[in-house]
Amino acid sequence: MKNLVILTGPTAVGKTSLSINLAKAINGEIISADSMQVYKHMDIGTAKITKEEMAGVPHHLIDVIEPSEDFHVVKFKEMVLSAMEDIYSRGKTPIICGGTGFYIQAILYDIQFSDQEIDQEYRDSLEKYADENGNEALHKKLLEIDPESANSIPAANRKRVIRALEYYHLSNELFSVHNKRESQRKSPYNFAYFVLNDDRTLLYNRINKRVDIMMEQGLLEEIKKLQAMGMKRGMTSMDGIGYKEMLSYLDGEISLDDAIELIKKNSRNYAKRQLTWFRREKEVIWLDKTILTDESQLLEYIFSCLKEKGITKC
RNA sequence: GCCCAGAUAGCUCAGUUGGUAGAGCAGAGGACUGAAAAUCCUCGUGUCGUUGGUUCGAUUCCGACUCUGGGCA
Repeated sequence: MKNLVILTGPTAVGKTSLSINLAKAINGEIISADSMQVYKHMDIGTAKITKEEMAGVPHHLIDVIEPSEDFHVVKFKEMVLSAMEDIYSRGKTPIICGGTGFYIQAILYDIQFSDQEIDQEYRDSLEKYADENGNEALHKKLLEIDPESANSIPAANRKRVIRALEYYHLSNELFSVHNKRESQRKSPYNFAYFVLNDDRTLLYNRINKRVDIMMEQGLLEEIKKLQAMGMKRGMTSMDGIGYKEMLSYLDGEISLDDAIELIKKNSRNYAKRQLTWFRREKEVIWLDKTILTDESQLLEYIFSCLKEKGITKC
């Protein structure tokens, strides 16, 4: 089995600097698992690592597509698998670092997604149907086809109701059957899954402060530039925290101060959702910054865990 | 110094014709398998400013005090 190291945690917890020191120590290369840092021209709002901060450690999956392009787990998985092959061929260890738990899971358990492309036309038709007849009516359609999925997805969650219907439409297999099968997969890797965490209040303070720093660094200018390039609300990339709120300000819907407060709040809420995700993941090793207070302690503990898993320094 | 208005959940406030209270926001917990920084679900006990009085019973009525706004000097 091939070795795989994962380093994640909520936004602004301090993953980046730890990942660099870890990569240097174990001769690793970093693969970003971040649904927003894949986009070019979105640097400030995504708190993207700079060339200098990389300190010579190779990074993958950062700045790989244009903000106008669509991106999703399947593309992510393809790109990561080829990056990993490349890293292994050079005798190095991949370190997956980033906050998108869903993406990490797709790699770690090698989740199989169907071969079909997205059927945008079908999605649009379901969207229209729900607009005209209500979420309940759409949910009823799913209930008739796949009651198990319907019972686990609330009618209000239109996005996931549509996906469940689309999955059946494209593959002729029930979404619930697919999900059940994929959730039982065992990881093909010899892995160590670290989640960095900190005291909630300290984390929230850091998030708030980081948003202020983003403003000083010119977040607004970055968004104006993107707007001039033709980016607008509704695009997956422009749905990112920091971007959607600023676009709302530029459209005159809210004041600048309100936009900044909203970015802070949405970031805090996001961090909480990330933690919920990681808590549910099995075989996670928590790195508690309230106990392991400095980076050398964190690294020492990480090394001892890696040794136990047979992932040794090169 | 005097007059007026407030003082209730972390914040902004509502309310109780006297039987110890509830909204929004913030916050907390959860779900998630091709939009995931997305999308969705659930959750409200707090010396009702302090202290006397009236009362079977006061956060609610009356008095004093403290604090905060505003006004007059």
